[in-house]
Amino acid sequence: MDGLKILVVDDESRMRKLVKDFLSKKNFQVLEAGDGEEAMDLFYKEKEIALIILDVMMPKMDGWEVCREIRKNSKVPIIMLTARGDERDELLGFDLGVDEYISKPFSPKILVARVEAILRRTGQDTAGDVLSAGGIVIDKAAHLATVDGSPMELSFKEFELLTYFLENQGIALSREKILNSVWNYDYFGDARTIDTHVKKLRSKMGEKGEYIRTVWGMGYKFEVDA
Amino acid sequence: MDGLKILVVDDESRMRKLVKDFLSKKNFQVLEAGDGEEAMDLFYKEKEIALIILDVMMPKMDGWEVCREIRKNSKVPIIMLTARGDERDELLGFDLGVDEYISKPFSPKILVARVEAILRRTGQDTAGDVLSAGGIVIDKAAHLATVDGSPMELSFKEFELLTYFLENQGIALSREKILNSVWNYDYFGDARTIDTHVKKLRSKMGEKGEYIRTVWGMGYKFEVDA
DNA sequence: CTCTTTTGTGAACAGATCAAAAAAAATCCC
DNA sequence: GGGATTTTTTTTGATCTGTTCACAAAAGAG
Repeated sequence: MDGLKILVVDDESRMRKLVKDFLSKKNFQVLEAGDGEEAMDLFYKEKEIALIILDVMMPKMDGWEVCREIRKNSKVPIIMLTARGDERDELLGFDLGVDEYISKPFSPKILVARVEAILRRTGQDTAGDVLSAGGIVIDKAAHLATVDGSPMELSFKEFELLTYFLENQGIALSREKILNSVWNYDYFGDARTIDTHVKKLRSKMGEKGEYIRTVWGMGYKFEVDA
Repeated sequence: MDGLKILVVDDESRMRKLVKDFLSKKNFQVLEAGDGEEAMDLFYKEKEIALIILDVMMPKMDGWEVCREIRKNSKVPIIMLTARGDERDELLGFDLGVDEYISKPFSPKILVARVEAILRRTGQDTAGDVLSAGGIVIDKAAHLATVDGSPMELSFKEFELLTYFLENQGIALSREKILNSVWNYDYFGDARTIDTHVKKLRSKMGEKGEYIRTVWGMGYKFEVDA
């Protein structure tokens, strides 16, 4: 994730810290608010908040009010933290436009997973997961590569190798460099292994196999017809 | 949702298609009408229409007239699509018995959420959020999963695993990721335990077990036939 | 043109990975 | 506590992949 901003609103600082720690590890930028009013302030002051995590129980302005306020102006995804098993809350919330519920106590991992799922669903972080060049498309998330729309059946290493080529278009790559990047750096084997993988890749890519060019005495280069 | 019928009335076919696409994904059965008269015809011909989405601006019979006509005989929920910020419309509409307004342009997600909210409110919907794909429907609230309408008898973990797959369609999921999400993150055991659960899931899903695909050297991926 | 070096290709081996089944452990329910 | 169900672990066999090797083909050097 590319440092998307997430606003965490909870009156317990311990809870905020817990959530923040886990989200930070995933490279999210976490903003904190201790009550509803503070949350609204932050929300309007900061731009481009990607998601809000909102505790229901708070002094002054509770979670529902904050949600209602925000929904007047924004469609930002909202996750509500509720007390366990309070289904009335959920019914109320869906009308308000809450995207997801997590009941306390929860596992932080679950929280992170939900956050990522929502961001994916709302299409905020899919960007950057797709590479393409000359009719070849690589979807890293799906671990799928296609040529002119039809999927190629690539093995794990083949997929990684092709991805590496796409990420370094137009650059001549020595075998050593490829080994260090696609294989583990402590790999001992023969550099000629690459040749075999290139061979298989080229054949699976059909005509477009030509895009992987041989750089004599050097290695390989991926390049779409100039 | 169990294929509840929704009638979409709008003179722009592009708009109808947009709405239809999103509602279809949620397993609603969508009927289309291009103008008010057609809408009335369909409404009387078809039985058990659960909800009507009505554009205000239409040739021949506009949305208000359609609404007035329908309210003579039926209390079916009606959602009106209005131009942004036209408050007079809303005042007029409430007298006519409009249940909800959505102003154009709107996010399809919001539309779907409102539709579900209204159906829930009017008790036509068994409630809960529902995931579905390729004939497989998961009702989280009811903790029930069905294939082509007939329920599968899943154990708790199997249900959670299938839910996780549905929530991450098209994404290759490593075993580690699955463990962290479906199992507690402090789970120590063998990642192979997933294999066993996948096996059982696949067998209980019958033909559609194929949707859970093996991504060699990686993990699994849920995908409806491309 | 000939020789040397580098790359392409097909086959074969070894090890990794997965599916299926069965056994063991944990959990639930009465 | 005992039996049934669910979950996890283990085992076994089958399949796929990565790697290597040997040789053929191609490229460059002199």
